[in-house]
Amino acid sequence: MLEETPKTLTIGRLAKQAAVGIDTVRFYERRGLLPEPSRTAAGYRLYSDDIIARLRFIRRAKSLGFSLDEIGNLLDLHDRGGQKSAVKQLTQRKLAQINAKIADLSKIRDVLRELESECSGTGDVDGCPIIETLATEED
Amino acid sequence: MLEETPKTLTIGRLAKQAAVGIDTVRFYERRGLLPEPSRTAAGYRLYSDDIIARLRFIRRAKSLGFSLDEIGNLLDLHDRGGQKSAVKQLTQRKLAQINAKIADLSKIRDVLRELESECSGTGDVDGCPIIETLATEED
DNA sequence: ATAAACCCTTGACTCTAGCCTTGGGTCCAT
DNA sequence: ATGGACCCAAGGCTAGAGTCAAGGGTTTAT
Repeated sequence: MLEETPKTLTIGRLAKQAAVGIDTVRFYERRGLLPEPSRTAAGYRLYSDDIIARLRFIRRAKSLGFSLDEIGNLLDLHDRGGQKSAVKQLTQRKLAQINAKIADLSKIRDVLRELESECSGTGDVDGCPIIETLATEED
Repeated sequence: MLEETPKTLTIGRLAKQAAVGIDTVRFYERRGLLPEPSRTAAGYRLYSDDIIARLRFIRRAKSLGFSLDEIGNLLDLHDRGGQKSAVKQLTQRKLAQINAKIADLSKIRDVLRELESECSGTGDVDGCPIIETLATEED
């Protein structure tokens, strides 16, 4: 019962805080990624501060290659987390997905590091195969 | 002078090996992500095996949240790597980007792990804040 | 008390990254 | 020598994720 966040943000302020567009906020609301906010008498949306973090999360998760649908799943885990055992399964699938992404990014990182330290001095390289890092065929 | 890859793949075989569509291959060629292949007398594209890895790289990098333009940059690093100092700068920017992604994914992973082990037994959670993992405002 | 700055909805538009269709030509197996 | 299975180019279509515009109400600073 620590539900006491003051609804004080208009959509414009919210959007600015989260570094997204106003239309994007309304779009996410339609997509179900944001809860329907309360409204003023005139119909203006009013948000509490914690929605800023939610929006930022969406923005960052998108940059990690998650679709809005996938992000919706993650948010559900957050919102209704741990209530069902189906959730546990989803959690595990998401975990596997995330671990795979981390592994792939780590490989790219290693090669870029090598490229940075070794390859940029001499001018002529031939052994910094970025591509080969991700050449395995597993889907 | 170890340039000796036999050009033997038609576009269909290539696409199948790399798990992408035929149209996608032609599309990537137009976008400059794939070199213009040699052709048979009849005009059929002919690829050497190493293009498979290049295509797979593109596919995986995409799933990590890179746009085709960004992937083009990475491929340039690979292809013309280390020739200019501008390349080094690009490498460093990409590295920072990749490290940030890894850090973000690691945070999500940690929370999901907690969610998996702790939160799904009791039924009622309240302390597995996935969102807060990425709540910092740095762009 | 009025203009600037903000908000509303609806619906059309854009961009990215492809996919599909049409109308052909080619290769190979029988 | 003919019917699939494959390839070509050109152009249109689609899904996902927004973005913009029109036409109108509201809030606020001057």
